[in-house]
Amino acid sequence: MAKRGTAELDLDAVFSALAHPIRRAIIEQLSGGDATVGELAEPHKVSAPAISKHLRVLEDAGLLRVEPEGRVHRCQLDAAPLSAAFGWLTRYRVLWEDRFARLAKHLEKEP
Amino acid sequence: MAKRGTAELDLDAVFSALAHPIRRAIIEQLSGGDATVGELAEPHKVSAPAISKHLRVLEDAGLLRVEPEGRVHRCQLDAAPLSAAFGWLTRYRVLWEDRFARLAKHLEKEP
DNA sequence: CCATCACTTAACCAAAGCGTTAAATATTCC
DNA sequence: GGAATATTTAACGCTTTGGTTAAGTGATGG
Repeated sequence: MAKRGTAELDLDAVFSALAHPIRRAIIEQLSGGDATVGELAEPHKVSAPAISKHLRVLEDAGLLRVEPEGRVHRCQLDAAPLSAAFGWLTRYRVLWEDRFARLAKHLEKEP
Repeated sequence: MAKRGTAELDLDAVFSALAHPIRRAIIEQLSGGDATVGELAEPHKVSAPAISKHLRVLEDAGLLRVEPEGRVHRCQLDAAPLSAAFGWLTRYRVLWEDRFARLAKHLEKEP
């Protein structure tokens, strides 16, 4: 069985990885297929080391795998950790979607 | 229409609000109904000001509304901003769920 | 009135986040 | 070998985050 606490840490890492627009853009780009670090850097007007750090954050969150291929590093998205974030949000989906949620909230106040 | 860029900022704020376990726990607790600041603080072993700051982060992300009621402050979850995060993740859902995604990735490499 | 309760604000600190430039590393090409 | 390319690491600076304690504010109750 999964060790207790691991999921928590995953969520911390995944949600904070998603909290930066450049990293979301990188995920977006990689969802269209693998890319090199240079290709991932090109759309953004920050330095190469900055991109390198963003990639490291994504890697640490388990969202990215990097494999050197000659002098290029090929990056592959691993979307699996996103499912943890998605799963967490799903628990509360009813709160913004379901009209019954609003009814429940209403009833709370008038028991 | 919505101003360009607003959604981006929302996502930044929402995802980083979700990146801390105490804030996720607060959302979880509030999903069961409104609570006072004290009630929200009780399960956690940090100081009151620390909780106050977490609440501010949630408020800034639009996830929380606070209304003074006598000497207590009643907190109400507003889950709506979560839908933005959910929506973003949904775009990539196929990447971890659908077996066709793996097929597509495979085909990419052998055109 | 005054003490207590519920919170927030202020001031501070250590650590992390995000960017930079300069230097190091590794690979390819001539 | 040596220049050029692709990328990372190192070192720095600035801002934000997440926590603390101490002080401030405002409502409640004796």
